[in-house]
Amino acid sequence: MQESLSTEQKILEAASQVFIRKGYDGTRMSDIAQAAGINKALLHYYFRSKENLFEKIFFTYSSKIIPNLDALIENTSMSIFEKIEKFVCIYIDFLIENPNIPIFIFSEIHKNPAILINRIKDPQSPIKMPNIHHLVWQFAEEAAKGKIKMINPFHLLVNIVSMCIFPFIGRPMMQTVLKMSDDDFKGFMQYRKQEITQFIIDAIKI
Amino acid sequence: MQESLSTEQKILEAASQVFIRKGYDGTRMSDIAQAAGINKALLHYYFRSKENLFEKIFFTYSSKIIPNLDALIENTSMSIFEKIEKFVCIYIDFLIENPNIPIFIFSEIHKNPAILINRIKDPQSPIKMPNIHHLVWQFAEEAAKGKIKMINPFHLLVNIVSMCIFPFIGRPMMQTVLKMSDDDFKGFMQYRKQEITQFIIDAIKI
DNA sequence: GTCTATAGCGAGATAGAC
DNA sequence: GTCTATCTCGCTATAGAC
Repeated sequence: MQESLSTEQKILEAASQVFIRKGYDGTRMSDIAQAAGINKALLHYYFRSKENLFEKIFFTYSSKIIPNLDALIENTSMSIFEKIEKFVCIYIDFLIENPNIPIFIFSEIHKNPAILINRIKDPQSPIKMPNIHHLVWQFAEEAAKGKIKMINPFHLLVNIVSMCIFPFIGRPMMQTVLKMSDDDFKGFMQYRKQEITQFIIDAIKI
Repeated sequence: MQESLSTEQKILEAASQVFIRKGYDGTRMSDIAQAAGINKALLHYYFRSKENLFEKIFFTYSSKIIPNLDALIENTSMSIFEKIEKFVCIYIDFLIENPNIPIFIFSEIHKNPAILINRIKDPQSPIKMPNIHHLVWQFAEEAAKGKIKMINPFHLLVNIVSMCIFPFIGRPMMQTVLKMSDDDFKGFMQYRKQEITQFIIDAIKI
Protein backbone atom coordinates (compact mmCIF):
# COMPACT_ATOMS: atom_id res chain seq x y z
CA MET A 1 0.00 0.00 0.00
CA GLN A 2 1.70 3.20 -1.11
CA GLU A 3 1.67 6.18 1.21
CA SER A 4 1.03 8.46 -1.76
CA LEU A 5 -2.41 7.02 -2.52
CA SER A 6 -5.41 8.94 -1.28
CA THR A 7 -7.23 7.42 1.66
CA GLU A 8 -10.21 6.64 -0.54
CA GLN A 9 -7.95 4.82 -2.99
CA LYS A 10 -6.27 2.89 -0.18
CA ILE A 11 -9.67 1.78 1.09
CA LEU A 12 -10.87 0.68 -2.35
CA GLU A 13 -7.64 -1.23 -2.93
CA ALA A 14 -7.84 -2.97 0.45
CA ALA A 15 -11.56 -3.70 0.11
CA SER A 16 -10.99 -5.30 -3.31
CA GLN A 17 -8.42 -7.68 -1.93
CA VAL A 18 -10.46 -8.70 1.10
CA PHE A 19 -13.86 -8.96 -0.59
CA ILE A 20 -12.46 -10.96 -3.52
CA ARG A 21 -10.68 -13.33 -1.15
CA LYS A 22 -13.42 -13.80 1.47
CA GLY A 23 -16.67 -12.79 -0.21
CA TYR A 24 -19.20 -10.31 1.15
CA ASP A 25 -20.39 -12.41 4.09
CA GLY A 26 -16.90 -13.56 5.07
CA THR A 27 -15.43 -10.06 5.12
CA ARG A 28 -15.17 -7.98 8.32
CA MET A 29 -14.94 -4.21 8.11
CA SER A 30 -12.03 -4.46 10.55
CA ASP A 31 -10.13 -6.68 8.06
CA ILE A 32 -10.46 -4.00 5.41
CA ALA A 33 -9.44 -1.25 7.84
CA GLN A 34 -6.35 -3.21 8.83
CA ALA A 35 -5.41 -3.94 5.20
CA ALA A 36 -5.79 -0.24 4.39
CA GLY A 37 -3.80 0.81 7.46
CA ILE A 38 -6.61 2.88 8.95
CA ASN A 39 -9.44 2.27 11.39
CA LYS A 40 -13.04 1.16 11.06
CA ALA A 41 -14.65 4.53 11.68
CA LEU A 42 -12.90 5.98 8.67
CA LEU A 43 -14.42 3.35 6.40
CA HIS A 44 -17.87 4.52 7.40
CA TYR A 45 -16.83 8.14 6.98
CA TYR A 46 -15.91 7.47 3.35
CA PHE A 47 -18.46 4.82 2.35
CA ARG A 48 -21.25 4.99 4.96
CA SER A 49 -21.89 1.21 5.03
CA LYS A 50 -20.37 -2.17 4.25
CA GLU A 51 -23.01 -2.78 1.60
CA ASN A 52 -22.24 0.50 -0.13
CA LEU A 53 -18.52 -0.21 -0.20
CA PHE A 54 -19.15 -3.71 -1.49
CA GLU A 55 -21.30 -2.48 -4.35
CA LYS A 56 -18.52 -0.18 -5.53
CA ILE A 57 -16.12 -3.13 -5.66
CA PHE A 58 -18.61 -5.57 -7.16
CA PHE A 59 -19.61 -3.30 -10.01
CA THR A 60 -16.03 -2.42 -10.80
CA TYR A 61 -15.09 -6.06 -11.28
CA SER A 62 -18.34 -7.38 -12.74
CA SER A 63 -17.81 -5.02 -15.66
CA LYS A 64 -14.36 -6.49 -16.25
CA ILE A 65 -15.49 -10.10 -16.52
CA ILE A 66 -17.00 -9.40 -19.91
CA PRO A 67 -14.12 -7.51 -21.45
CA ASN A 68 -14.68 -4.91 -24.09
CA LEU A 69 -14.11 -6.82 -27.28
CA ASP A 70 -16.25 -4.73 -29.61
CA ALA A 71 -13.23 -3.53 -31.57
CA LEU A 72 -12.07 -7.11 -32.07
CA ILE A 73 -15.51 -8.45 -32.96
CA GLU A 74 -16.33 -5.68 -35.40
CA ASN A 75 -12.97 -5.80 -37.16
CA THR A 76 -13.73 -6.73 -40.77
CA SER A 77 -10.22 -7.57 -41.92
CA MET A 78 -9.69 -10.58 -39.62
CA SER A 79 -10.83 -14.12 -40.32
CA ILE A 80 -12.93 -15.97 -37.79
CA PHE A 81 -9.88 -18.06 -36.88
CA GLU A 82 -7.74 -15.01 -36.18
CA LYS A 83 -10.49 -13.51 -34.04
CA ILE A 84 -10.79 -16.64 -31.95
CA GLU A 85 -7.03 -16.78 -31.45
CA LYS A 86 -6.92 -13.12 -30.41
CA PHE A 87 -9.88 -13.50 -28.08
CA VAL A 88 -8.40 -16.51 -26.26
CA CYS A 89 -5.06 -14.76 -25.92
CA ILE A 90 -6.44 -11.47 -24.59
CA TYR A 91 -8.90 -13.09 -22.23
CA ILE A 92 -6.51 -15.61 -20.70
CA ASP A 93 -3.82 -12.95 -20.27
CA PHE A 94 -6.35 -10.84 -18.40
CA LEU A 95 -7.34 -13.79 -16.18
CA ILE A 96 -3.72 -14.69 -15.42
CA GLU A 97 -3.38 -11.18 -13.98
CA ASN A 98 -6.77 -11.37 -12.21
CA PRO A 99 -7.26 -15.06 -11.40
CA ASN A 100 -9.78 -14.66 -8.57
CA ILE A 101 -12.26 -12.33 -10.20
CA PRO A 102 -14.41 -15.02 -11.87
CA ILE A 103 -15.09 -17.11 -8.75
CA PHE A 104 -15.76 -13.93 -6.76
CA ILE A 105 -18.26 -12.51 -9.26
CA PHE A 106 -20.09 -15.78 -9.99
CA SER A 107 -20.25 -16.70 -6.32
CA GLU A 108 -21.77 -13.38 -5.28
CA ILE A 109 -24.30 -13.53 -8.10
CA HIS A 110 -25.22 -17.07 -7.04
CA LYS A 111 -25.84 -15.96 -3.44
CA ASN A 112 -27.73 -12.85 -4.46
CA PRO A 113 -29.00 -12.81 -8.06
CA ALA A 114 -30.91 -9.60 -7.36
CA ILE A 115 -27.66 -7.67 -7.38
CA LEU A 116 -27.48 -8.36 -11.12
CA ILE A 117 -31.14 -7.82 -11.93
CA ASN A 118 -31.10 -4.39 -10.35
CA ARG A 119 -28.11 -3.32 -12.37
CA ILE A 120 -29.25 -4.63 -15.72
CA LYS A 121 -32.31 -2.40 -15.48
CA ASP A 122 -29.93 0.46 -14.68
CA PRO A 123 -29.06 2.31 -17.91
CA GLN A 124 -25.56 2.88 -16.52
CA SER A 125 -25.14 -0.86 -16.03
CA PRO A 126 -21.49 -1.89 -16.25
CA ILE A 127 -22.56 -5.29 -17.52
CA LYS A 128 -22.54 -4.75 -21.22
CA MET A 129 -23.02 -7.61 -23.59
CA PRO A 130 -20.54 -7.37 -26.45
CA ASN A 131 -21.96 -7.06 -29.90
CA ILE A 132 -22.78 -10.75 -30.20
CA HIS A 133 -25.05 -10.31 -33.21
CA HIS A 134 -22.13 -9.25 -35.33
CA LEU A 135 -20.20 -12.35 -34.32
CA VAL A 136 -23.15 -14.69 -34.87
CA TRP A 137 -23.66 -13.15 -38.27
CA GLN A 138 -19.99 -13.70 -39.16
CA PHE A 139 -20.19 -17.34 -38.07
CA ALA A 140 -23.25 -17.88 -40.26
CA GLU A 141 -21.64 -16.15 -43.22
CA GLU A 142 -18.42 -18.16 -43.04
CA ALA A 143 -20.44 -21.35 -42.66
CA ALA A 144 -22.46 -20.45 -45.76
CA LYS A 145 -19.23 -19.88 -47.67
CA GLY A 146 -18.17 -23.35 -46.63
CA LYS A 147 -15.18 -22.14 -44.64
CA ILE A 148 -16.35 -23.56 -41.30
CA LYS A 149 -18.81 -26.22 -40.24
CA MET A 150 -22.44 -25.40 -39.56
CA ILE A 151 -22.42 -25.02 -35.80
CA ASN A 152 -24.71 -23.41 -33.26
CA PRO A 153 -22.92 -20.09 -32.71
CA PHE A 154 -24.16 -19.63 -29.17
CA HIS A 155 -22.85 -23.03 -28.04
CA LEU A 156 -19.56 -22.25 -29.77
CA LEU A 157 -19.28 -19.04 -27.77
CA VAL A 158 -20.07 -20.87 -24.53
CA ASN A 159 -17.44 -23.49 -25.41
CA ILE A 160 -14.74 -20.88 -25.94
CA VAL A 161 -15.55 -18.91 -22.79
CA SER A 162 -15.84 -22.09 -20.70
CA MET A 163 -12.42 -23.38 -21.70
CA CYS A 164 -10.85 -20.01 -20.86
CA ILE A 165 -12.56 -19.27 -17.52
CA PHE A 166 -13.20 -22.63 -15.90
CA PRO A 167 -9.58 -23.52 -15.08
CA PHE A 168 -9.47 -20.39 -12.89
CA ILE A 169 -12.63 -21.45 -11.05
CA GLY A 170 -11.22 -24.91 -10.38
CA ARG A 171 -7.69 -23.64 -9.80
CA PRO A 172 -7.44 -24.21 -6.02
CA MET A 173 -8.68 -27.78 -6.41
CA MET A 174 -6.43 -28.52 -9.38
CA GLN A 175 -3.34 -27.00 -7.76
CA THR A 176 -3.95 -28.87 -4.53
CA VAL A 177 -4.71 -32.25 -6.07
CA LEU A 178 -1.91 -32.08 -8.64
CA LYS A 179 0.56 -30.27 -6.34
CA MET A 180 1.01 -27.38 -8.78
CA SER A 181 2.66 -24.14 -7.61
CA ASP A 182 1.29 -20.76 -8.66
CA ASP A 183 4.02 -20.58 -11.30
CA ASP A 184 3.15 -24.06 -12.54
CA PHE A 185 -0.42 -22.92 -12.99
CA LYS A 186 0.61 -19.77 -14.85
CA GLY A 187 2.73 -21.87 -17.19
CA PHE A 188 -0.15 -24.26 -17.69
CA MET A 189 -2.44 -21.42 -18.72
CA GLN A 190 0.17 -19.77 -20.93
CA TYR A 191 0.60 -23.02 -22.85
CA ARG A 192 -3.16 -23.51 -22.85
CA LYS A 193 -3.69 -20.46 -25.08
CA GLN A 194 -2.28 -22.31 -28.10
CA GLU A 195 -3.82 -25.60 -27.02
CA ILE A 196 -7.37 -24.19 -26.88
CA THR A 197 -7.02 -22.20 -30.08
CA GLN A 198 -5.90 -25.28 -32.00
CA PHE A 199 -8.66 -27.36 -30.40
CA ILE A 200 -11.37 -24.92 -31.47
CA ILE A 201 -10.03 -24.50 -34.98
CA ASP A 202 -9.84 -28.27 -35.45
CA ALA A 203 -13.42 -28.54 -34.20
CA ILE A 204 -14.96 -26.02 -36.60
CA LYS A 205 -12.85 -26.11 -39.76
CA ILE A 206 -14.10 -28.16 -42.68
CA MET B 1 -39.91 -32.06 4.17
CA GLN B 2 -41.53 -35.41 4.93
CA GLU B 3 -42.75 -36.12 8.45
CA SER B 4 -41.43 -39.65 8.19
CA LEU B 5 -37.79 -38.60 7.95
CA SER B 6 -35.73 -38.81 11.09
CA THR B 7 -34.86 -35.50 12.71
CA GLU B 8 -31.22 -35.96 11.77
CA GLN B 9 -32.19 -36.52 8.14
CA LYS B 10 -34.45 -33.47 8.16
CA ILE B 11 -31.58 -31.35 9.48
CA LEU B 12 -29.13 -32.63 6.89
CA GLU B 13 -31.64 -32.03 4.13
CA ALA B 14 -32.39 -28.49 5.30
CA ALA B 15 -28.73 -27.69 5.92
CA SER B 16 -27.82 -28.80 2.39
CA GLN B 17 -30.34 -26.48 0.85
CA VAL B 18 -29.37 -23.46 2.93
CA PHE B 19 -25.58 -23.93 2.82
CA ILE B 20 -25.59 -24.53 -0.94
CA ARG B 21 -27.73 -21.46 -1.52
CA LYS B 22 -26.05 -19.04 0.89
CA GLY B 23 -22.57 -20.44 1.57
CA TYR B 24 -21.07 -21.06 5.00
CA ASP B 25 -20.68 -17.41 6.00
CA GLY B 26 -24.09 -16.37 4.68
CA THR B 27 -25.97 -19.15 6.48
CA ARG B 28 -27.62 -18.64 9.91
CA MET B 29 -28.33 -21.62 12.13
CA SER B 30 -31.84 -20.21 12.57
CA ASP B 31 -32.41 -20.45 8.77
CA ILE B 32 -31.55 -24.13 8.87
CA ALA B 33 -33.73 -24.71 11.93
CA GLN B 34 -36.66 -23.02 10.23
CA ALA B 35 -36.15 -24.97 6.99
CA ALA B 36 -36.06 -28.21 9.01
CA GLY B 37 -39.13 -27.24 11.04
CA ILE B 38 -37.35 -27.44 14.38
CA ASN B 39 -35.51 -24.99 16.63
CA LYS B 40 -31.91 -23.90 16.92
CA ALA B 41 -31.07 -25.77 20.12
CA LEU B 42 -31.83 -29.07 18.43
CA LEU B 43 -29.27 -28.42 15.73
CA HIS B 44 -26.60 -28.19 18.38
CA TYR B 45 -27.92 -31.26 20.12
CA TYR B 46 -27.40 -33.29 16.92
CA PHE B 47 -24.32 -31.65 15.41
CA ARG B 48 -22.66 -29.67 18.24
CA SER B 49 -21.58 -26.73 16.07
CA LYS B 50 -22.23 -24.93 12.79
CA GLU B 51 -18.77 -25.86 11.54
CA ASN B 52 -19.33 -29.53 12.26
CA LEU B 53 -22.66 -29.55 10.44
CA PHE B 54 -21.13 -27.70 7.51
CA GLU B 55 -18.30 -30.20 7.17
CA LYS B 56 -20.79 -33.06 6.90
CA ILE B 57 -22.56 -31.26 4.04
CA PHE B 58 -19.38 -30.10 2.32
CA PHE B 59 -17.76 -33.52 2.25
CA THR B 60 -20.93 -35.18 1.05
CA TYR B 61 -21.13 -32.92 -1.99
CA SER B 62 -17.42 -32.46 -2.69
CA SER B 63 -17.22 -36.19 -3.29
CA LYS B 64 -20.00 -35.95 -5.86
CA ILE B 65 -18.35 -33.30 -8.00
CA ILE B 66 -15.87 -35.83 -9.29
CA PRO B 67 -18.25 -38.64 -10.10
CA ASN B 68 -17.17 -42.24 -9.95
CA LEU B 69 -16.32 -43.00 -13.54
CA ASP B 70 -13.83 -45.78 -12.99
CA ALA B 71 -16.10 -48.38 -14.57
CA LEU B 72 -16.52 -46.21 -17.66
CA ILE B 73 -12.83 -45.33 -17.93
CA GLU B 74 -11.60 -48.87 -17.47
CA ASN B 75 -14.08 -50.40 -19.89
CA THR B 76 -12.00 -51.96 -22.67
CA SER B 77 -14.74 -52.56 -25.20
CA MET B 78 -15.60 -48.90 -25.80
CA SER B 79 -13.82 -46.57 -28.18
CA ILE B 80 -12.51 -43.23 -26.97
CA PHE B 81 -15.37 -41.51 -28.79
CA GLU B 82 -18.00 -43.62 -27.08
CA LYS B 83 -16.40 -42.96 -23.69
CA ILE B 84 -16.43 -39.21 -24.25
CA GLU B 85 -20.07 -39.30 -25.31
CA LYS B 86 -21.04 -41.35 -22.26
CA PHE B 87 -19.06 -39.14 -19.92
CA VAL B 88 -20.65 -35.91 -21.18
CA CYS B 89 -24.09 -37.46 -20.97
CA ILE B 90 -23.73 -38.82 -17.44
CA TYR B 91 -22.06 -35.72 -16.08
CA ILE B 92 -24.47 -33.18 -17.53
CA ASP B 93 -27.47 -35.25 -16.45
CA PHE B 94 -26.07 -35.22 -12.92
CA LEU B 95 -25.52 -31.45 -13.03
CA ILE B 96 -29.02 -30.78 -14.37
CA GLU B 97 -30.31 -32.50 -11.24
CA ASN B 98 -27.77 -30.72 -9.00
CA PRO B 99 -27.09 -27.39 -10.70
CA ASN B 100 -25.80 -25.48 -7.68
CA ILE B 101 -23.24 -27.93 -6.37
CA PRO B 102 -20.29 -26.74 -8.49
CA ILE B 103 -20.47 -23.05 -7.55
CA PHE B 104 -20.99 -24.02 -3.89
CA ILE B 105 -17.99 -26.36 -3.75
CA PHE B 106 -15.59 -24.18 -5.75
CA SER B 107 -16.59 -21.06 -3.85
CA GLU B 108 -16.01 -22.64 -0.43
CA ILE B 109 -12.65 -24.02 -1.54
CA HIS B 110 -11.68 -20.58 -2.82
CA LYS B 111 -12.52 -18.96 0.53
CA ASN B 112 -10.84 -21.68 2.54
CA PRO B 113 -8.42 -23.90 0.60
CA ALA B 114 -7.34 -25.57 3.84
CA ILE B 115 -10.62 -27.46 3.95
CA LEU B 116 -9.38 -29.41 0.92
CA ILE B 117 -5.79 -29.84 1.99
CA ASN B 118 -6.83 -31.38 5.28
CA ARG B 119 -9.07 -33.90 3.57
CA ILE B 120 -6.67 -34.95 0.87
CA LYS B 121 -4.22 -36.04 3.56
CA ASP B 122 -7.07 -37.98 5.12
CA PRO B 123 -7.01 -41.59 3.84
CA GLN B 124 -10.82 -41.59 3.94
CA SER B 125 -10.88 -38.53 1.69
CA PRO B 126 -14.05 -38.41 -0.40
CA ILE B 127 -12.15 -36.56 -3.11
CA LYS B 128 -10.94 -39.39 -5.23
CA MET B 129 -9.27 -38.77 -8.52
CA PRO B 130 -10.58 -41.16 -11.13
CA ASN B 131 -8.10 -43.46 -12.75
CA ILE B 132 -6.72 -40.81 -15.07
CA HIS B 133 -3.65 -42.80 -15.99
CA HIS B 134 -5.75 -45.36 -17.76
CA LEU B 135 -7.46 -42.67 -19.78
CA VAL B 136 -4.22 -40.90 -20.65
CA TRP B 137 -2.78 -44.22 -21.76
CA GLN B 138 -5.80 -44.87 -23.98
CA PHE B 139 -5.48 -41.42 -25.56
CA ALA B 140 -1.81 -42.06 -26.32
CA GLU B 141 -2.53 -45.51 -27.72
CA GLU B 142 -5.30 -44.32 -30.04
CA ALA B 143 -3.12 -41.43 -31.17
CA ALA B 144 -0.29 -43.88 -31.97
CA LYS B 145 -2.71 -45.98 -34.00
CA GLY B 146 -3.57 -42.86 -35.96
CA LYS B 147 -7.20 -42.86 -34.85
CA ILE B 148 -7.08 -39.47 -33.14
CA LYS B 149 -4.80 -36.44 -33.31
CA MET B 150 -1.79 -36.12 -31.06
CA ILE B 151 -3.16 -33.94 -28.29
CA ASN B 152 -2.15 -33.15 -24.72
CA PRO B 153 -4.47 -35.50 -22.80
CA PHE B 154 -4.60 -33.34 -19.70
CA HIS B 155 -5.75 -30.26 -21.62
CA LEU B 156 -8.30 -32.41 -23.42
CA LEU B 157 -9.69 -33.53 -20.06
CA VAL B 158 -9.83 -29.95 -18.83
CA ASN B 159 -11.61 -28.93 -22.04
CA ILE B 160 -14.28 -31.58 -21.63
CA VAL B 161 -14.90 -30.87 -17.95
CA SER B 162 -14.91 -27.09 -18.54
CA MET B 163 -17.57 -27.28 -21.24
CA CYS B 164 -19.77 -29.45 -19.02
CA ILE B 165 -19.46 -27.56 -15.72
CA PHE B 166 -18.98 -23.91 -16.60
CA PRO B 167 -22.49 -23.21 -17.89
CA PHE B 168 -23.79 -24.11 -14.42
CA ILE B 169 -21.35 -21.66 -12.78
CA GLY B 170 -22.42 -18.87 -15.10
CA ARG B 171 -26.07 -19.89 -15.11
CA PRO B 172 -27.55 -17.05 -13.03
CA MET B 173 -25.76 -14.49 -15.19
CA MET B 174 -26.73 -16.20 -18.45
CA GLN B 175 -30.36 -16.69 -17.45
CA THR B 176 -30.67 -13.09 -16.30
CA VAL B 177 -28.97 -11.49 -19.28
CA LEU B 178 -30.70 -13.68 -21.86
CA LYS B 179 -34.04 -13.85 -20.00
CA MET B 180 -33.99 -17.66 -19.90
CA SER B 181 -36.37 -19.52 -17.58
CA ASP B 182 -35.18 -22.53 -15.59
CA ASP B 183 -36.82 -24.78 -18.18
CA ASP B 184 -35.12 -22.88 -21.00
CA PHE B 185 -31.79 -23.53 -19.29
CA LYS B 186 -32.53 -27.24 -18.84
CA GLY B 187 -33.40 -27.51 -22.51
CA PHE B 188 -30.23 -25.66 -23.42
CA MET B 189 -28.13 -28.14 -21.44
CA GLN B 190 -30.00 -31.17 -22.75
CA TYR B 191 -29.30 -30.08 -26.31
CA ARG B 192 -25.73 -29.18 -25.32
CA LYS B 193 -24.88 -32.84 -24.63
CA GLN B 194 -24.87 -33.66 -28.35
CA GLU B 195 -23.40 -30.30 -29.25
CA ILE B 196 -20.34 -30.75 -27.01
CA THR B 197 -19.82 -34.38 -27.96
CA GLN B 198 -19.77 -33.52 -31.66
CA PHE B 199 -17.48 -30.55 -31.00
CA ILE B 200 -14.93 -32.68 -29.16
CA ILE B 201 -15.00 -35.49 -31.69
CA ASP B 202 -14.50 -33.02 -34.55
CA ALA B 203 -11.57 -31.51 -32.66
CA ILE B 204 -9.67 -34.74 -32.05
CA LYS B 205 -10.50 -37.03 -34.97
CA ILE B 206 -8.05 -37.25 -37.85
C1' DG C 1 -35.44 -35.61 22.26
C1' DT C 2 -37.36 -31.21 22.14
C1' DC C 3 -38.34 -26.93 23.82
C1' DT C 4 -37.70 -21.76 26.00
C1' DA C 5 -34.65 -18.57 27.79
C1' DT C 6 -30.42 -16.50 27.96
C1' DA C 7 -25.39 -16.11 28.22
C1' DG C 8 -21.61 -14.20 25.72
C1' DC C 9 -19.35 -12.38 22.12
C1' DG C 10 -18.38 -10.18 17.73
C1' DA C 11 -19.53 -7.00 14.10
C1' DG C 12 -21.60 -2.78 11.91
C1' DA C 13 -22.40 1.66 12.88
C1' DT C 14 -22.23 6.21 15.45
C1' DA C 15 -20.77 10.03 18.87
C1' DG C 16 -17.72 13.14 19.78
C1' DA C 17 -12.82 14.75 20.81
C1' DC C 18 -8.90 16.48 18.33
C1' DG D 1 -10.05 13.87 8.13
C1' DT D 2 -8.80 10.79 11.60
C1' DC D 3 -9.04 8.82 15.88
C1' DT D 4 -10.98 6.27 20.51
C1' DA D 5 -14.82 4.77 22.83
C1' DT D 6 -19.19 2.89 22.80
C1' DC D 7 -23.92 1.62 21.42
C1' DT D 8 -26.80 -1.91 19.67
C1' DC D 9 -28.12 -5.81 17.63
C1' DG D 10 -27.78 -10.50 15.86
C1' DC D 11 -25.70 -14.77 16.02
C1' DT D 12 -23.61 -19.16 18.07
C1' DA D 13 -23.86 -21.85 21.74
C1' DT D 14 -25.45 -23.55 26.32
C1' DA D 15 -28.49 -24.22 30.60
C1' DG D 16 -32.14 -26.27 32.21
C1' DA D 17 -37.28 -27.45 32.30
C1' DC D 18 -40.36 -30.89 30.41
